[in-house]
Amino acid sequence: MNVTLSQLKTFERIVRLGSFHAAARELRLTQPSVSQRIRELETMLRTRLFIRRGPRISLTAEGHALIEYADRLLGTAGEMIERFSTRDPLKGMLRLGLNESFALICLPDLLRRLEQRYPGIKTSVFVGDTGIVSKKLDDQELDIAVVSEPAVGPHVRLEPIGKNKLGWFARADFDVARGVLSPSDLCQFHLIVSPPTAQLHATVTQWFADAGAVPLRVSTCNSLSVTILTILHGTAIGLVPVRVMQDELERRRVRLIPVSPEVRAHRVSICYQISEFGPGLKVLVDLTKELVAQHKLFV
DNA sequence: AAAGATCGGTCAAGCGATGC
DNA sequence: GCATCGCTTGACCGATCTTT
Repeated sequence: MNVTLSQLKTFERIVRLGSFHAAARELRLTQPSVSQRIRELETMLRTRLFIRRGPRISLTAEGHALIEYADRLLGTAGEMIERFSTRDPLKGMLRLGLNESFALICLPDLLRRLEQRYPGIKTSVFVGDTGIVSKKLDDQELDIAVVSEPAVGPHVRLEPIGKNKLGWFARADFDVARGVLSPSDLCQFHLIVSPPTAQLHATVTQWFADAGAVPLRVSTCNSLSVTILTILHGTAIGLVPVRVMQDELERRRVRLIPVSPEVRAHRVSICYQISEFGPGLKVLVDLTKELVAQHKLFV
């Protein structure tokens, strides 16, 4: 036997209303049924939940402890029911998948605005590259995602929101007298790029291949923040989204290396499960677009 | 008198065995 | 693999008992 939600609901009603009879009336049961549910709960938990003094009852210490668990579990159950009855992810745990550019620039603002509009909303944020976020979308492990050029099934809708411009960056003391660099020129330096699961990796590999160039030393890093740190330390030259480096450029801590040909920009889309699209998700899609425009994240 | 506990009965869901 | 049958178990009820 397991503890059931109906037992916890009964327990919670007795605590709130103060008697077995009142709980029975509200739950549309008979008093013996209520007594039986509590007896089963006490048997399973191997404890007494109420002190019975004739017609008066009071909670034991264990009963006080259980009411907190009961409230949490019943709250979660209620949330789950609302989430699935309304098909609205904003009524439960919202599962967000984001590329790092969006996460670094817009996420705090997005969470703040969601909190204002939906107080108490819970979010699970996954930050990752195209390959990983695409798979999670495909496996229905995410409700909505902002991702570059995803490969997803027909159950996921894509709404293009702009292009993520990419640039090669080096520490500020990099010798600018070199002028515009070709892929072959860049091959001489230690380079740092995203790992193979990322769209950026495929793009940079193609960029070198088109020029018939083979880089001598390429490191990969799945974290954009750490890649930026590596560039700031002068350890390597990195290919990262230009918008993400804007602050460092303005503070003259990094230098954008002019290259020819330019690295192809990535098309970024908002993606979501079609089955879950409704008013709630539409608000989120609009809000995401608004933030992207406001922060001039993509061109 | 009021409220919780116990008893014995009914009903429906679950589960294993069996047949197709 | 699926449908059917019969047994078991759990959920519930009304009547009644016990306690304060």
